[in-house]
Amino acid sequence: MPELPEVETIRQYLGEVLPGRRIEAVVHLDQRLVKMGAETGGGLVERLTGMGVGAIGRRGKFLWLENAAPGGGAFVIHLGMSGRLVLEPPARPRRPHTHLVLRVGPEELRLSDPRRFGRIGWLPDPRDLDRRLGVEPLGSSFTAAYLAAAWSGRRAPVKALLLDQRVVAGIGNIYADEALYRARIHPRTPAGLLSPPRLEALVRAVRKVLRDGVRHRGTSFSDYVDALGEPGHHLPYLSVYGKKDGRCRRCRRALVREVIQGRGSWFCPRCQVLAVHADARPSPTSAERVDEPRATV
DNA sequence: ACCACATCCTGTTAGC
DNA sequence: TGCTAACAGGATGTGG
Repeated sequence: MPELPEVETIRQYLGEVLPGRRIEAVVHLDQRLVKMGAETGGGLVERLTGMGVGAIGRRGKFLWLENAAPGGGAFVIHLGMSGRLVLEPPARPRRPHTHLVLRVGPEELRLSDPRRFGRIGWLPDPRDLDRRLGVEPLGSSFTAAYLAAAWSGRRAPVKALLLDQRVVAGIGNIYADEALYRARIHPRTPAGLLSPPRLEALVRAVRKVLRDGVRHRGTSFSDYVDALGEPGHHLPYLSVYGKKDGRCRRCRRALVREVIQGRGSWFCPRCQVLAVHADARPSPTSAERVDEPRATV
């Protein structure tokens, strides 16, 4: 599933090669993928045809090609969970479920998405996305204090709120589980009960796993490839996500998977504790509920 | 406001 | 072995 590191990897490559080119033709467009902006009923082809490509932007998991013309708007793409955006020669066979093909210079920019959870559209100003997206987790606004304020009084599991793009934009299921493992926080912990030190650990963990993901050009768990069609290299670095029959690399306990608010959640039931604030601790008798994890092994 | 769950969709996997 | 049913999840919408 393309999350921030995967989308950023795609952005970086497209940003190297696309600016200055022109969209010469919309070779193919499946209107069903147009779910954003005013052109859901039609008109995107006219917007795109002849567009000079400016900067390539990203916000959370959204990616866009800016129109180089002044005040020209932007073509926005979200890859959903099975979307691929690849720049390749026109002669190369198209993958099944290719819903968009743009001729840009000698190549085609192709979007394929079997599950069609992805979405595309035209936005007059990509900053409109700010209205529905929270802070960038790799930006300076993502702090423990910010999370404390955003999650104050919230009883929902921290796992669920990490996925809420209106608070923090770009974290998906894989990196959420990896960050919670790294911060030693049980995914069911009510978000509003996390102590400041735990929030600080979580912020650092989120930054770490996302940075590593970007450094490794993304995690290719199922569908993801970059804009060159190459898989990312981060999969071997995952600690918990998708580790069927896996063991915690810290304490050797068997990892577990539970469904939390409809999402599969992988974690170590020993290292990841219900890390609540000291004054919210239920009782000293429940050994699992301590503010800091016990020493392992 | 908040929380949990249904919805979309199809390739893959689990189970009979 | 071969079929069918359940599962996976990002964002959004609905109902409590």
